[in-house]
Amino acid sequence: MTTAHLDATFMALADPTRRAILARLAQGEATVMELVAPFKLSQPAISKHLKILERAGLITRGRDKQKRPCRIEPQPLAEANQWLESYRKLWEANFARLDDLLDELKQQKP
Amino acid sequence: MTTAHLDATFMALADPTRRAILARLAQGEATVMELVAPFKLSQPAISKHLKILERAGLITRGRDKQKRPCRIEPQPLAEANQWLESYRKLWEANFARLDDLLDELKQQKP
DNA sequence: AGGTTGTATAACCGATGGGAAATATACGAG
DNA sequence: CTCGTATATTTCCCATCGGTTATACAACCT
Repeated sequence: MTTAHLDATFMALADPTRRAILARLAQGEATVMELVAPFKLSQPAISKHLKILERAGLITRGRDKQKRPCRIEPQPLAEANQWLESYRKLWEANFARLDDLLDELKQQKP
Repeated sequence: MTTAHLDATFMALADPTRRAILARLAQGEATVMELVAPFKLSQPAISKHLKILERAGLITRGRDKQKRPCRIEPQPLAEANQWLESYRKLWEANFARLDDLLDELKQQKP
């Protein structure tokens, strides 16, 4: 995964409206108007969010008559998840080492 | 984890410089100047990034004489990870169901 | 063809991000 | 006290975000 790709993915996730859209899409495809409904936002506002999600590859859009149904694309999420996971493990390993060190120090001077 | 907290965390992760800083800090504490060194950026630029990371709770800073060593705080990362993970699982479950459906359809009409 | 619904685009606005440069502050060394 | 180092803060710039309203485009239905 390129750095730019991670940029776009995390940036797309950094907005509550977009995370809510993703949560909604987790239950299945939805049209733009169906996504507009639950929010107090205008349709263009939602379309903008969808474009950002699309740019990050988090969703793709089909064509059904004049509707453009959105669906989730799980791969970029998996990649972001992988990045987070690997660093989390690394950090936790570091903290474990730190804990070990502290334990050692405590034992040396009780 | 509050929505605002997730906002700040993902926003902080959406910049390659900040991710690089986190990667550097994964190897242990570092001062501001040590973090400035590997980049072509000015010191104030790095200080800004550190402030954003601090705001998201991803790092904390100590005090050692006139230095302000930065260290990683793993908890918010774990929380972001948890959010991603849960949605990823949900989406993958959805895709699995879709796959099952497709398999079923294939078997019906071979 | 004309009207309606679904979606996208444009133009605009205020807030914020990411950067540079300059300056201020805080601390330690001599 | 002064100098140098480490860091923070201020000021300024430009680009982008997130929202609005108004408008255009596209596809369906009479």
